[in-house]
Amino acid sequence: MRSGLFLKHRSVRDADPEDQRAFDAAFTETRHLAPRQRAVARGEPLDRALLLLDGLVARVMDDQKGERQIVGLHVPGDFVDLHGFPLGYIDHDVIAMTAVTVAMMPHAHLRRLVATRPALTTALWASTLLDAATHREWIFRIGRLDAAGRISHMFCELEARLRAVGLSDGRRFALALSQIDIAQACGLTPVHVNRTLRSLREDGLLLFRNGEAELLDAERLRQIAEFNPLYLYLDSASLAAAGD
Amino acid sequence: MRSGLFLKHRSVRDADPEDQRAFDAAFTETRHLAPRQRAVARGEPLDRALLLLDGLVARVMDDQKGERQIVGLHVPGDFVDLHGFPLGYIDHDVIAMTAVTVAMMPHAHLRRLVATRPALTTALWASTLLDAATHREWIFRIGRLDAAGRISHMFCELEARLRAVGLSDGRRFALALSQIDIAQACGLTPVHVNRTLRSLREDGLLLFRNGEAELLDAERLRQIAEFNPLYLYLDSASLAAAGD
DNA sequence: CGGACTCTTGAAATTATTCAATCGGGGTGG
DNA sequence: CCACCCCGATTGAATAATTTCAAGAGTCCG
Repeated sequence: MRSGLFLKHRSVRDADPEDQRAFDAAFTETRHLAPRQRAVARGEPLDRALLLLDGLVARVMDDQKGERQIVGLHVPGDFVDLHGFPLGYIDHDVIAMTAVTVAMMPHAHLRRLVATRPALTTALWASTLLDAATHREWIFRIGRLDAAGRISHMFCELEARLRAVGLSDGRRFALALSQIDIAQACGLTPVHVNRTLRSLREDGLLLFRNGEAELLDAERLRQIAEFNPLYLYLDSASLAAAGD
Repeated sequence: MRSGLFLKHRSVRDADPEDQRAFDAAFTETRHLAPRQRAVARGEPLDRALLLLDGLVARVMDDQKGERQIVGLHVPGDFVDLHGFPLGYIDHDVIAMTAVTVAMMPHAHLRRLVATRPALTTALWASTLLDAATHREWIFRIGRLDAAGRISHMFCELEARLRAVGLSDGRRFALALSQIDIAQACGLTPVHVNRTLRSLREDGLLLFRNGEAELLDAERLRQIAEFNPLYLYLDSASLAAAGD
């Protein structure tokens, strides 16, 4: 079980080995999803939570004209619908952006953990609050940054989060998203994303092509993005590496 | 103690009277803050959570040029920094927008509740996830709506939330915010907020003046805001009233 | 090979920002 | 008590950022 990715390199990780065992034991089956397949539907009553083991997943909200806003992105080690445990359902759709593997934890098991393992409960709770912190940062990103800043910020964040789970070397990483996806996440049009990516590339800041990203000048990129990884609640070692 | 406002008219409220008593007993003192006073500083280690009893509070993030993005607004009955309990600190500032009264719950008491009261723990957890759901809706608001839509959405949301705690009659409500505050919440400039408010007023949709808001045509307002209160997790009675 | 989808670029239109100036109310010091 | 000052609200004009519309090129897949 790759559940060891959960809260990996996050400062709020639960260190108790007993809790770790109880956590691992609470998963039942593993499931695979195809790219663009919906994992969770908005409003649907939920009885299990999904931990992402492999692939990329997005939280999405569609407007009346069918235009989509991506309101969250998830990397391996993230629960994608744990919010549905205390709330009963979630208010948005969750879809696989790539081929995806998830592990299932029934709400019944979660209830048992909450009733018996306070430290683990707090860690699970904290993991959902990392989502909230990331949402806040996205509000800042979209509300206060221009196109170059938003896109830079998105890549800085994904690099840091992927690195925390061993999926980036600090410079290059696989990222199977289209420019359309980036537009939907950054509140921009695909056309403008395209132009802005070209400009970032020509300025020697960022390369994004064929599902692979490379931070050519991470320092300047973080500057444009006003990126400060405090909101990721990384452990001290990772925080230093994130260049804060 | 007005802690009865907590999760009032929300579907995730904890109904157990024992839990209610334990909840009320976990508060210590009550404190008052002046308008614009900072309640919680970003990164500061926290040892208590604050429940807002009276007034308006904002979660804010400032960019490098000192421009401010409001990433959350809170009404009475909301915890304003409960995220700091599982996380240890919060990643943003919390400031009073008006004169404010808060009740303090020490983290030590919260730890005891988490260790002994699973249903209450889940309700506290859920309350922080309502914040996350609201954050997501704000991402959608700023990412996909134009100025009129953003502002309309903000007023629809505040009306619904204030009504849930008895501070709106469904049409008029006190809202001690400036146009500058609205701009900082909606990712717009104050000038453009002013023009857009004028246009909404001239179209007979929304009146906002002297700290008082009135939804002149709630139906059309919800339409241009694409407002759907599902994300507020209101109880069924309130949801019907919110016009969904 | 055809079709669907993404990427790319140009040009025009629109939305929002910036700069600048005025107005008005509330509070303060003389 | 009143002139003055500060801040928010308001409006106009110019500018900048982003979107929209349109079209062509590249790529993958059946």
